[in-house]
Amino acid sequence: MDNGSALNALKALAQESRLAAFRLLVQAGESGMAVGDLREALDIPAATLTAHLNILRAAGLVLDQRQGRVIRVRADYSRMNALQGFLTENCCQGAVCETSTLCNEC
Amino acid sequence: MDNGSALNALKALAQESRLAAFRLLVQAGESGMAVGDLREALDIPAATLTAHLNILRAAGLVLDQRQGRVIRVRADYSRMNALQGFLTENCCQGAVCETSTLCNEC
DNA sequence: GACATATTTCTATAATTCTGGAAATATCGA
DNA sequence: TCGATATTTCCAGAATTATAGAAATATGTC
Repeated sequence: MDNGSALNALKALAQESRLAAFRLLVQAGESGMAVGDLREALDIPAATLTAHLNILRAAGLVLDQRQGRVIRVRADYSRMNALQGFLTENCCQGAVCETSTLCNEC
Repeated sequence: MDNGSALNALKALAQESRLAAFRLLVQAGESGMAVGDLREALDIPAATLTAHLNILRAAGLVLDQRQGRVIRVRADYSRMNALQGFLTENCCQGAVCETSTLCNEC
């Protein structure tokens, strides 16, 4: 994942309604949720939700699937994982990391 | 990690200079970097960097340590990992996850 | 104390992002 | 084709965030 993509993903998640939406989709799993159900769960106007979904879509965090009149959206985990990888890239100068305060990943 | 903390951490990382700063600190490891060196690496005015560092500090992503006139900052990995945990919490309705498109974590 | 260096706070402007009504588009069923 | 439902686009005002100069604070050295 490149810097621009990571920044877009973080910007997408860094907003209350979008974070809530993404977490609901993470929890919903593979089948995702209908946009309408998501709207109801979040209790925000449709136009507002669409604007937020467009940002999550552009960031590649959310994928669409139309089923007739209904559009289902689902979280793309591979993108989330790539983001995590980007953030911890080359951590601790390649050293074996300390336990408590720093890096638990490398 | 609670919702508010996660949101703050994401907001803190969702800005170009702050993301770059955080990544440099991740790579610097335990010893962190002097604010002045960070300023030089990022090539932004001191006041601007301080404003950004204050946001990273408030989010708990960056820790301070004064050494005489110099202030060293370092990344707090435990916070990063807590954020990751928050984002993937209860994923996929507890189901065993599919490989490709969805959750690789649960 | 006086001076130099490191970093911060204060403050105001500029830039970006959020919000949601109204109108448009897409799909379905009769 | 028409009417109903689902979702989106358009747009503009409101709210938030970023930026950086100037002044202030903290520490070290002479």
